[in-house]
Parts: sequence; structure tokens; C-alpha cells
Amino acid sequence: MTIFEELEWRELVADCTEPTELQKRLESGPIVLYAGFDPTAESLHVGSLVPLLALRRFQLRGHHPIAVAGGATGLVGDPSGRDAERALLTKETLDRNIAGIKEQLRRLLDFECAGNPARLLDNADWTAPVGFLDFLRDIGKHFSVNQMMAKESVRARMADRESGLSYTEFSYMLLQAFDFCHLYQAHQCELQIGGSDQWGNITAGMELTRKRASGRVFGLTLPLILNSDGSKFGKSAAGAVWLDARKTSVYRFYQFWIRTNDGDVARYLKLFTFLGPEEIESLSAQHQARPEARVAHKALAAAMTDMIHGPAATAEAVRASEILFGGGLEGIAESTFNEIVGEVPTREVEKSKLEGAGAPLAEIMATSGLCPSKGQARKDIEGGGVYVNNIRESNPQRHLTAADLLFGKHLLLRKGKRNYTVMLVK
RNA sequence: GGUAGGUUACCCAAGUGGCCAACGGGGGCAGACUGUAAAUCUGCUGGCUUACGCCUUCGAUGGUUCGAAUCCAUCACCUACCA
Repeated sequence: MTIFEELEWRELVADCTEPTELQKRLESGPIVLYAGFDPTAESLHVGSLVPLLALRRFQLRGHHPIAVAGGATGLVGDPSGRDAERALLTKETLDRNIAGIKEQLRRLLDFECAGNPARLLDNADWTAPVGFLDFLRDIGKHFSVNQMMAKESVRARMADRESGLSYTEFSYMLLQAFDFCHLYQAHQCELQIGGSDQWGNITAGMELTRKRASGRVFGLTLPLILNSDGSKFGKSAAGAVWLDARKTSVYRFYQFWIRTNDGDVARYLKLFTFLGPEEIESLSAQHQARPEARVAHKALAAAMTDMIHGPAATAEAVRASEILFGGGLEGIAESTFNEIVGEVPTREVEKSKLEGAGAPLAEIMATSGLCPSKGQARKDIEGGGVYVNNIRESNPQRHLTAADLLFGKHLLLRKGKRNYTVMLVK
């Protein structure tokens, strides 16, 4: 299977310029390719994994990947796929975001391997030194406003009278086009990959490269991942699922994948893991035979957590999940329980609160963060959605005392099926 | 600069003097059924309160009124048309 066939099999090709020519080029020898990552937050999220892993897939086949951090483009803001003007990021925020993202890119690509190590570049390096007048003359001259207006990202915003489009964002595609052209000239980069919303930016870059450097380059876009029910992939109740363990704990990250819809598991194994056709076939078959065992879900969650957080952290997340979803807590050993402390969100509570008559369960639920307010906590308790040490507690008058503590210092609070918090008494 | 329209809860959106903490939809949370799935059905969805009830909220500020999301004035922001 060639790299292109692999991408097609994984359903990773949304669109591609001159597919036949590109395939020929890919088979004729290693190619330099790049993908850009916008520093809109200090961490990448699971959605950004698609292009990033695509770079890695190319690297594994001997090609030369370049990850570009958008130090320059991030200052301007990409209008693609956005229905409203972005707030400009401050330079300080941007610096912090870029630093965070660079670190994550470093972990997922191989920068050390012999032959085709990955490279990490920042487009501010070649964009910042260019003066405005030079940019207008050298780059702007190659662009037709008529064509720019026809691009989907621009047209959508022009059509939407409510939001409009600032000159700043309108210019974004020139910056990204300049990147491609620069990378072609400086690093012989012949292919840009990106999300399907990047199509307009990519083709703009191809055109500029052709006009300005007489270079023939290719573009390939990856699909926007949607859940089978049409909702956006990568959003959980708490918001985006981040790669940074400080923003999304390892346990939550693992749980995110575990809870994948049945209809999506096989597809996600192809999209996000490095498992081959045989392994994925086998997992799918096992899932079909015994869906309740969720073998494929576990394989997906373990593979992803391992990829992002490493094997040791994965083992802990798996273990914590087994304990919490494995049944009751009766007879559980303290050492076993301790494995979930810290893995699951953990909060502290004053020991004095639980003395005497104790503290109202509703209040503890609110301070645990599981319920947004005491009133809501009371409603949740009455509705049967609250569990203390994994036993349902439906009396809103319930008070918690020292007698409820596990091992003299812990409370395991749960709301709904899968939201846990450990309270640590101190 | 002129004219017209708009700003309501997480989002969309109804409400044009008291029956408004504010219709409806979406989203979210919870329950039932299950398999930590999907679909379906049910409840909840400003805060405090066991409850009666109290408090804060309809762009901002001030005013009219027994009473304002609703009327008036000023200001801010958004949109369209004109210049």
C-alpha cells in the first residue's frame, strides 16, 4: 500500500490537487511537505491531531515533514471556517501559545531520526522582517482581489451581513500563501496538507509559488471530523479535549476516547491510530460480535492515551477506569483506591466540616465542582443522579459525616454515570 | 455625518405597563432502558431557601409610574441604506 493508498484507506483524503500527478511524485522519492498549526490556544486539541498525525504518517514512509507554528499568521487570524471576526491575540498570549504548541509538536514527530528528521519552523521568522510596502509589491501584486473574493472563506463572510470581514482577516490568505512559497524556495517543500477548511489558503499558496517561483506544488486536504450524529468531534461537556494534561487530565483524555460512539470506533481507529488494516479489521469484528465488551473502544483509548501521554500514564488511567466502572467499592483495598486519587479530579475539604452533624451533601457536591450550585445539587440528588462512594443517595437532606469517609480521609462523589470527584479531607 | 432597524438567559428567539425568572426551539445536565454506545421516553436548566418566599437579571445610565424587559431621555455597540 502506498502512502496515498493508505491515506485513502484511512479516509484521510478530503480533496487533492492533481491526484494522479501527486501519486506519481510521491512514488518517485521522498518529498518535503508541511502543515501549519495556528497558535489559538496554548495547547493543541484532539482535532489538530488529524493533520499532525498525517505528517507523522508521511514521515514513517520516508518523507520530510515540516510543522509550521503560525507566529505570523496567528497575529492576523484565519477567517476560514469562522462565521465571525476573531478577537486579535496579544503578542504575549501568542508567544505563550506557540511555546506550548511547539512542545507538543516535538513529542509527536521524530526530530532525531536519521535520514528524514522532522523540522519545526515559525513563519514569523520569514514574515516579520518583510516590510509592508515590500509585501504589497512582491506578494500582493500576484493576487487578484476578484479571485480572493470568490474563495469560500471570504464569500461566506461577505454574504453574512451580520459579521462582515475585516481587511486584516481578508489578507490572511496572502500570509499563508507566502509561507508555502517561502518553504518551496528555502526547503523545496512541494506539498501542503491541512484541514478541509484550508483548501482556499492552500490553493492560494500553490498559485503564488507557481507565479513567483515557477514551482509546481501540490495541496491535499484532510476531512473535518464529525461524529456520526453530525456533532463536532473533539468537544466534550467540559469543552475541547486538549493534549496538555494540565488542561485535560490523562484520565479524562482516556475517557473521552472510551466514550466514542459505536458507529465511529472503526473510523477513528483508522483516522487516529497507526494500527494497520488487519488489526483494525480484527477489532471491528470483535466489536461486532460483542459490542458490550467494547474491545475496540479500549484499544482506541489506550492507543491514543499512549501516544499522547505515554505508557505509564495510560496504565494509570486504565486502572482508574477499571476501578470506577468495574462495580461496587465493597472490599476495595486502600492501595487500590489510592490509584484513582489524583487521577480523577480531586478536591480538598476541611475536616471540621464533617464533624458532628456533618455537612449537607448538596453543599459538598457544589464545592466538589460536580454541581454548579447548591440548588442544582439538590435537584440532582432528588433526581437520583448523585452517588456517595458509588451508592445512590436520593435524600436531599442527607448530611455527610466522618462516618462516610473511606479509609478515614476520602469521599468518592459521583454525578450521573461517569462524573467522579474524590474529596480529600484534611 | 444623515436615515432606518437592532441589542432578552449558553445559542437562536418570543414577549411592547402588572398573570415575567421571562413562551418556544437548540444545546447541556440528570433519570428510565442499556454496554460508560446509539435511538427513544421523562424531568431539570439565574442565585439563595426544607418550604412560604426572598434576591439578581432582558446593552448601560438616569427618569415616568403604585408597578418597567415593555414608556421617555442620554450614552455605547451592531447592521443596512444614503453621503
